Amino acid sequence: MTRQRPPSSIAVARLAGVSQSAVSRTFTPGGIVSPATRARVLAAAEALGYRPNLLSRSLTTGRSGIVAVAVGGLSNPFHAMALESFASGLQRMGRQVMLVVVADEWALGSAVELLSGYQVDAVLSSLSVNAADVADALTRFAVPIVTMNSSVTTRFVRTVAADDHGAGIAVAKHLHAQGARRFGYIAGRAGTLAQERREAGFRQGLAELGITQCARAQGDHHHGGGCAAVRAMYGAARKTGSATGLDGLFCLNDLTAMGAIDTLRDAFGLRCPEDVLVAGYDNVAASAWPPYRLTTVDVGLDRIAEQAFALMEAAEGEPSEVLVTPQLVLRASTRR
Amino acid sequence: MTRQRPPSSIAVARLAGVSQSAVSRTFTPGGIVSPATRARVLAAAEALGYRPNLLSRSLTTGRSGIVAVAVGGLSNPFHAMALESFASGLQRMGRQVMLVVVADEWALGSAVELLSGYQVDAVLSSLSVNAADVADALTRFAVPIVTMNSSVTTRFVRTVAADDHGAGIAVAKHLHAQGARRFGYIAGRAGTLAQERREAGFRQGLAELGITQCARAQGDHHHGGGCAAVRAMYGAARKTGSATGLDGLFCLNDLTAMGAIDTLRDAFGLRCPEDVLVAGYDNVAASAWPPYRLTTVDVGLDRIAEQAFALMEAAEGEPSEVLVTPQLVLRASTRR
DNA sequence: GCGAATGTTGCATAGGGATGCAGTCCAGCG
DNA sequence: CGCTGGACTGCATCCCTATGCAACATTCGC
Repeated sequence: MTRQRPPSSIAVARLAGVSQSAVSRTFTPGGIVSPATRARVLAAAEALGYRPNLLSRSLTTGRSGIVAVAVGGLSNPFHAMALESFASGLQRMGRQVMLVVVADEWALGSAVELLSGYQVDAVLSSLSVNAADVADALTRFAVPIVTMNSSVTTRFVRTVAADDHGAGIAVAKHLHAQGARRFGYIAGRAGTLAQERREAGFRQGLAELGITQCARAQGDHHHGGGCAAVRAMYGAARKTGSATGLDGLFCLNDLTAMGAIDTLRDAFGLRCPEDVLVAGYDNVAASAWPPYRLTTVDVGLDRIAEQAFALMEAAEGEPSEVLVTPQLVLRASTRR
Repeated sequence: MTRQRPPSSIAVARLAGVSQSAVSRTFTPGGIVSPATRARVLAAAEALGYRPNLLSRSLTTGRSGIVAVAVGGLSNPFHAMALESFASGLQRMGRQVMLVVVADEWALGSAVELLSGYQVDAVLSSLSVNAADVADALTRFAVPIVTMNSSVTTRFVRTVAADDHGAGIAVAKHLHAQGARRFGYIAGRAGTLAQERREAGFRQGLAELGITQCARAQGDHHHGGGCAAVRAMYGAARKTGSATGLDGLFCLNDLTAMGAIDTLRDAFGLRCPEDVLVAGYDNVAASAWPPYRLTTVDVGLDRIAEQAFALMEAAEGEPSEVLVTPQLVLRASTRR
């Protein structure tokens, strides 16, 4: 029941009346063959529909040309964008992309275990690695793993991080400059480091402005989480009769911010930016749409991808961490 | 400079004091080994960090376990969702996913050429194949290719199609039932068959209601295209002084519909659904958000994925086309 | 015209693993 | 106790391509 095997270099050689090595050489970049032989081989290959078996090739060369990309759920357009950046960049470099959808950094471990069986040359992950034992486990596979925003790195586990902390500070100052005075942060799942850094930066920025109060609620990285968080934050305030609610909201990401804006309007009659300033993070396509015009932070995925490519090809000695500076994108959601 | 090679089955065999075949059999599902030998092999493998080289394995078995997925740009969340459905399903089946981002069906041809070198077991494509010569070219690679909504199929080019035509009819009748009387369709790029079928269905549905007029403008499959199309449609009407504009709009997809709704409101002061009923297609996550609450069509990606998996494993004799019935999702954008 | 340098070619083998076949060992049975 | 069958095991090959090396042909230089 084994599928019909495609023609091999031997078949081509036989048809062209040359040796198998001649066939191999005509298809190996830099291989030395006379023009006459090359022509005969190519003709025979064409006739048989021959294509070199790349798996076999990588068996001898030791490099598969395959790079694995691990992402954490494509329903979040940010991950989709990250994947697209990685994939199109790698394709341009002539490498193949093996995709793995992964739940968390532990799942990343077992995914890499499997992938290492496919001899992938490197792994790019939009998830971060923050547990030391995970990093250790990953290091054993001896394949370069480039992650985003990891707090732990090793010889093989490298990371390209956006300056989330700095971006958080910038957002705080911007919201304050636009007139916000009572602040809140909508967080993501505990343990997702990038957004924890955003919060820390945000709070530090506020502190530098002499503000120590900052409300907090937890979302889920999606639109619905923003809705629920706003309900929790503002619903409580309403019950206690506190008239003036929060007027400056920073959300761990754009989806959350859009949920927040929608719920502020529909459930509390609060308009953005008139009543509350809202900022997000990621610069997802929808954040520019009219109902939101969301001020947000753009991490520059193409630059990140570039750095990731450099890191995955870096030698073991070189530094395994790169920091990129994200860009504040100002829109109407924070404009008074 | 060739990377340090990982341990081979021979190294494990040496350490365990058994033959290479014993190692192979230990790691081959269904391989016959005594418990004692298996234990010694596993211990040795563990000690060396051995993992079978899956590329080599596929060399002998003739099956790589790799399925290629070709998608056309992940900035459209629909493609991202399709990819996620395919990828997670394949992962569950224990197959690896090789990802290719492709511009159009011709690019699909060269992509498959490359992929066939990697001995992929099948190709799943969210693009459709409508040119006969492309289908022929693809057929030559003798690898099953499952596409979405193709008009041409061959032994190897199969397709799972949603009943776009039927969905178009249903949308027409629904809009009419909700009170719309003057209709318009916002189209996508010419040559993208699925949306052309939606339009045809929509027009047929209108015809069955005795309506032959249907305005038309062209979008670009994204939010901006919906904006531009509405500007074209309503701006022209405004100039000619025609008071009553279109009041029932069907858009090739959700992104377009959301752009349309935004521009109707912001540029023309028309509210949805009070002044214009708008329906989209795809049931993207954002279509459920409060500013839109968009009536749309859900093609049921998980069902499509399932059918695609069946098709990719189908024998040559079996039918190479499957039709799934999409579902109308009613929301406030068409509710009077 | 002859030796040498140059350019090609094929042979043989490696790379990691799967598997048909023949042989080994032991338990169970008569 | 001898024999048969079953359970394993190892040997030898094969899968397909890349490549070092030796053999060969050709042309160049003197």
